[in-house]
Amino acid sequence: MIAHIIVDVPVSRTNRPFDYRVPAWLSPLIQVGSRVVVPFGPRKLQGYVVGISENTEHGVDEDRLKDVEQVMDDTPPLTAELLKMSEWMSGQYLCPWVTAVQAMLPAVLKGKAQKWLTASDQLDERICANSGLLWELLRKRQLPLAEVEKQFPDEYMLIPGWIHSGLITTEYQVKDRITKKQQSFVKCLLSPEQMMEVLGSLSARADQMRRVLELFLQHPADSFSIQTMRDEFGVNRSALKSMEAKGWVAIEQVEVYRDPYANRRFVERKKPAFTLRQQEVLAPIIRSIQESSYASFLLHGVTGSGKTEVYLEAIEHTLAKGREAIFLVPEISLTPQMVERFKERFGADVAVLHSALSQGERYDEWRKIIRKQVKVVVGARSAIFAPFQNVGLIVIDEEHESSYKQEETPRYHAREVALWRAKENGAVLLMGSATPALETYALATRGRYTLLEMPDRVGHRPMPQVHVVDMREELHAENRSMFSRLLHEMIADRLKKQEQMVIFLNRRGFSTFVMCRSCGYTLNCIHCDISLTYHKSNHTARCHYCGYTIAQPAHCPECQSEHIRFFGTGTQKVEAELAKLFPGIRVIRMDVDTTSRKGSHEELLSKFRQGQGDVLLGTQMIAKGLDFPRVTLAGIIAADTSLHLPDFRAAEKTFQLLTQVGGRAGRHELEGDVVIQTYTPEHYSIIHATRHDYPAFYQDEMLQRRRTGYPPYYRLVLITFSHEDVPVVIRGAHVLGDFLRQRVASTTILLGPVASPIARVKDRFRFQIMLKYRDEPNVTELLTQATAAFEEWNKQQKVLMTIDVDPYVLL
DNA sequence: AGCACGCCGACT
DNA sequence: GTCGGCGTGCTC
Repeated sequence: MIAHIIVDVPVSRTNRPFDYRVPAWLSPLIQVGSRVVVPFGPRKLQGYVVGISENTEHGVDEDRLKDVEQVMDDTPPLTAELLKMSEWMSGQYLCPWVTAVQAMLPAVLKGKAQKWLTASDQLDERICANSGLLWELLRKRQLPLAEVEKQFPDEYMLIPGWIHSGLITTEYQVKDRITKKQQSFVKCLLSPEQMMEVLGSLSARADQMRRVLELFLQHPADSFSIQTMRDEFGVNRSALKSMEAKGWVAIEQVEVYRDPYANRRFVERKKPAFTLRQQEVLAPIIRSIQESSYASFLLHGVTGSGKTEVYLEAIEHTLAKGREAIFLVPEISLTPQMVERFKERFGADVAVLHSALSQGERYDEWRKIIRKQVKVVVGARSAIFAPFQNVGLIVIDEEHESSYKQEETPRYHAREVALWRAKENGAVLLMGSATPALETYALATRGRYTLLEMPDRVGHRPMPQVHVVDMREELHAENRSMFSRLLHEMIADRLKKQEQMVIFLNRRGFSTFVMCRSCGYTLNCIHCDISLTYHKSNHTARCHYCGYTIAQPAHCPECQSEHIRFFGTGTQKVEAELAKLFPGIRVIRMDVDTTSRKGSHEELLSKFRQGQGDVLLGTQMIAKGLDFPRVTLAGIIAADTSLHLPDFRAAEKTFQLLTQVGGRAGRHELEGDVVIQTYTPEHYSIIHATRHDYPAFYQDEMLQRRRTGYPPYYRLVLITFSHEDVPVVIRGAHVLGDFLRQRVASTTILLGPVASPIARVKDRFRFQIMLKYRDEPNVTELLTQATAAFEEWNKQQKVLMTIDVDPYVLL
């Protein structure tokens, strides 16, 4: 039996399966998709079985093959579908196959190979007497090399000699980081008759023991955790221990799932009646679910139109059909509110995967999925890899969100992976947004997705009234405050009426850089070509790319002036201004500083919900998904800071942001107002946002994209090169650029090589090539060839190259 | 990627 | 003569 295995060496040279013999004792355990340990050259590595057959397939005689050393799990963590999907991703996103596989598995399964030192039999107390390292080794038998290096740095160079003389040996071990949570459970060993007997003979003082026995008399077959015994029956551990000693009960360790929601009670909520519009959009979705064949929908519904109810109903129909559902949400909106809604509706059938979980908790949720103990997964981007076997529905909420794009290898887009998975499984793909991505809407208008519209809010609640304030006029009217007169007035009004407000600070593209007011000198990173950002908490200036940090200088390093300040409006500054203008105002501020602690995000929101604050003040993180009945005003400070970024999606992102924030106001009985403060009120993204007119924005923006040659008219591939030496990186970029230029279609545009917008990061110079194409059917094939040619040249160099297919970040 | 092997310069 | 620098090549 021969296993074809990809190993954990994510470089193109080793990006292919290697053949291994399967020893007889492992053959019952090994399967396609198994995680294994194999010898690879002089080391030992983790690998994944991608095929099993009777013969070798990769050019080596069978008798020269090495043996698979270990199979790591009793059930393979990769299903056949995931394996196929990872192979597709590797081609689509030009990443090593094993990297795609790793992206699908919880972090604890990514085993790292470690070198260990082992004591041989020759080692004795006499030899070890004057070496701390050998003494330690004699005691423990084995030590990881990395630890030895730290603990005994001065003996480190003696190791090769000891190995040579046979005192110690080295060995590789692959260890994953799996930890399973254990809990003690108590069960009764006595028959009911025996219990009665014991109860009768029990001392009058043995109160706790009596309670335990009475409990077991009522539930003879059950077992109870030690916690339950303590918390609910007032029986402490020592009483149970002595009962164990008498042989009445047994205490055993049972593996339990970490459940972050264990202490919460979820009340089932009644389904609201559907509006006519909801019924209309649901009809074709449900029909497709019933047919169990591939279909895709774009649900374009304004904020407050009741999209979530449509999703939940679709999921319910999928479960009724005996199939499973994946629900994707943007990282930022995986709020407790959202989770609650799912737990209320689907109870224990839901697994939740979000970034706040510890690695262990994440692994436990993942195991519930692979063991078929849940039917629904709610999660951010990577939840698209949930190891279900029979996916019937994939929902992508806020489909336009950029967090669905992974910004490191594999640089996949969850929407694209979802589309593949839906087609593969004959499943329904349902994408929803109030402001769909241009690419998605364009495909929907061309019939690739069925377009479903929900133009009205539930209950015919009006869209909020949107007011645009031209901040230039405010300045002319001598108002230098960050609040316009209108916003000021409305805040005062809401305070009087005791209604709540959301104030949103647009921080996109608004960095807090440090500049000297006297000579214009800005603080820059010495390793990267970008300015340092100011951090108030510890009074430092820090580089976002490499972490280089200096203390905020008191004097300008150039001209010695004292007038060196940080620029940019922070939430703290807005909070201070609010306090000054409206004495006694209660502000709940949400930003990185106030939400860094685990659970603090949730805490702040629930405080606001309970009315302990008048204003919820924050950045991006308060823009989405929040639904508070008493909020009747949304204020947007500096709406257009995100408009002037060197990003072809700047207008789109601004429109989305304004629409989303505007959607926070007046969602319930009370009507809402939105105030947008801007210096460019004439910009089409702002005009259309005030009128809630997505189609008009779409038309205008499509004209721009056509004019400038950007998606959806052109598709992009960004190839970035980096190296310490400018001439080397330029040569590398040209090797690849020339290869492509000779082969691309005449309609394809090749830009570069040019220096990247951020030309240096971590002391490496960066150059890039941008490929813009419309009719290039074999782009991935072409890029694969180009990569091979580049690798051939790169053998002598060490130029790093990354390929980003359909990039979001162009820096 | 890691690691071994191998071929040249500066030391005991 | 050997120790160790890092270029080159391979991993079933």
